[in-house]
Amino acid sequence: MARKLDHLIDTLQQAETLEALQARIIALRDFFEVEHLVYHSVNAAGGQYAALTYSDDWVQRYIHSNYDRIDPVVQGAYSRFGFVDWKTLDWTSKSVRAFREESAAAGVATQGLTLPMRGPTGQFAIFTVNTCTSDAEWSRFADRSKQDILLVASLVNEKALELEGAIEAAPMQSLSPREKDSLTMLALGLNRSASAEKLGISEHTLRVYIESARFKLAANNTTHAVARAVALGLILI
Amino acid sequence: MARKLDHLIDTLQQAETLEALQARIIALRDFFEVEHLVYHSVNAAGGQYAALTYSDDWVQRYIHSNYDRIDPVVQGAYSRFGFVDWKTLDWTSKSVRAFREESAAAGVATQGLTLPMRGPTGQFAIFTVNTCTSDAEWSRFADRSKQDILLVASLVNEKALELEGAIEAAPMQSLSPREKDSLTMLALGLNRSASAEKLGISEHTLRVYIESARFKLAANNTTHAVARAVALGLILI
DNA sequence: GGCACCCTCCCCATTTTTGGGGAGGGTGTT
DNA sequence: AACACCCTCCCCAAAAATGGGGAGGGTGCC
Repeated sequence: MARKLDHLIDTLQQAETLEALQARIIALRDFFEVEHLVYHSVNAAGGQYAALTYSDDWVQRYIHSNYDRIDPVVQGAYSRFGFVDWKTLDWTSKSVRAFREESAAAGVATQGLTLPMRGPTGQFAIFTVNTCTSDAEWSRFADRSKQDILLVASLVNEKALELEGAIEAAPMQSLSPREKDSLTMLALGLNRSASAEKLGISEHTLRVYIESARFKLAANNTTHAVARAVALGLILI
Repeated sequence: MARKLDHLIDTLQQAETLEALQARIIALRDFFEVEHLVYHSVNAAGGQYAALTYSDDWVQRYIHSNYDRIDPVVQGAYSRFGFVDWKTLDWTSKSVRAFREESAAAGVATQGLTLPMRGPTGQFAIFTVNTCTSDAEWSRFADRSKQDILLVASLVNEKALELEGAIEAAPMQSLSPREKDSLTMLALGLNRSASAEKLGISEHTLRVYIESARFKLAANNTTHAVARAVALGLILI
């Protein structure tokens, strides 16, 4: 068993194309003996990549209908640390129930475990294991497999980012300390005069920082700049 | 060997206090047979927690001098995916060389492997293994131990966040769809009139959404509301 | 020593945002 | 059916942000 996984990991690390990665995902699904395996990554620029075993039809409908906006798995994984068991998510609202029914009809099973992963500049990915066993069996499976899933998910993420060239492409517009300070004050809800006072500089000076930060972040206005800085993890609030 | 690690992981998961976590870090350092092990976490509120084996003196000096601003390990880990070998970092600049000399004097070894980990709302943590072996030996160690380090780092991070209460602290106000839409448009850099046009509603109506979102988020102004919504993961940009 | 980048300060007119009010119809839950 | 919440529209005056300009001193890197 452990041998088999090691071998799969080896072949995973040797993948040279995104297509090959897709094939590895299928092999891994078979190894874990589950219904579906999903890797889905969104980078800072909004580009997406997925390697998964759902039907093409469902994927198309999902994208087309912007289901990521209501999918509790995505919402939950996005706002949590570590593994998310689908059981712990809120499936009660009407639109979510409709979504779940539609996904079930498309072959998505009921038991799921999703691991969120994050990179610099807002890169975000999830790795999901999906199956249809009983609660008791699922619980045993989850306990037993979390370590393996963590390992596999990390390797898939690393490989996908490598193949996407995302690792090299980390120019990371860096803001100067004062620019960060200024955006942070604004992000905390202070207006310009209060921010300037708190930083001990004139409001005019503050504006220079905001302007240069706005320029670096290619933002249209202050709110845009703050939103980007927060999303990119450049400032913490 | 594997047995020993499993046992350490068990005791790690049973830790009930941050002090106990510190003790586990020391035990793990001994297990890995390295000089130092460092876990350092910064949460969204700017609060910090560390469990590490560096000398108190060095930690104090590090904090007091804001060395995180020049430490290439922190900077490198912050802007990369996955493991960072200290060899691959840039140690050439003047201030960095001075920093490295000072750290070496404080007992920090030369070989290092650092794993960045990220959570929602900008939470960021690093887990570092530090030792002083030869390049060849270090390379073997790194290859052999990466999987274990990944596992341990994830568990330490999870435990630290649990003990800090960061996981519970997800009160997560819910915004109505239109409120989210409105904030999203603003976060994307559109002004009110453009946002309203894009959403197909009047600017007045848009304002109502922004106001109610602002109220729900306890935000002082629009920028604050957008920053909070992004940081809380309520809107994706 | 020169270059790049950061920090700090200032002005003006125009555009945008904000605060706080009111009002009607729709939908989902209990 | 009642209640809560959501969606939509509108007015006005005051406050804040924006666009784009210029200028000097400091620090670190090649």
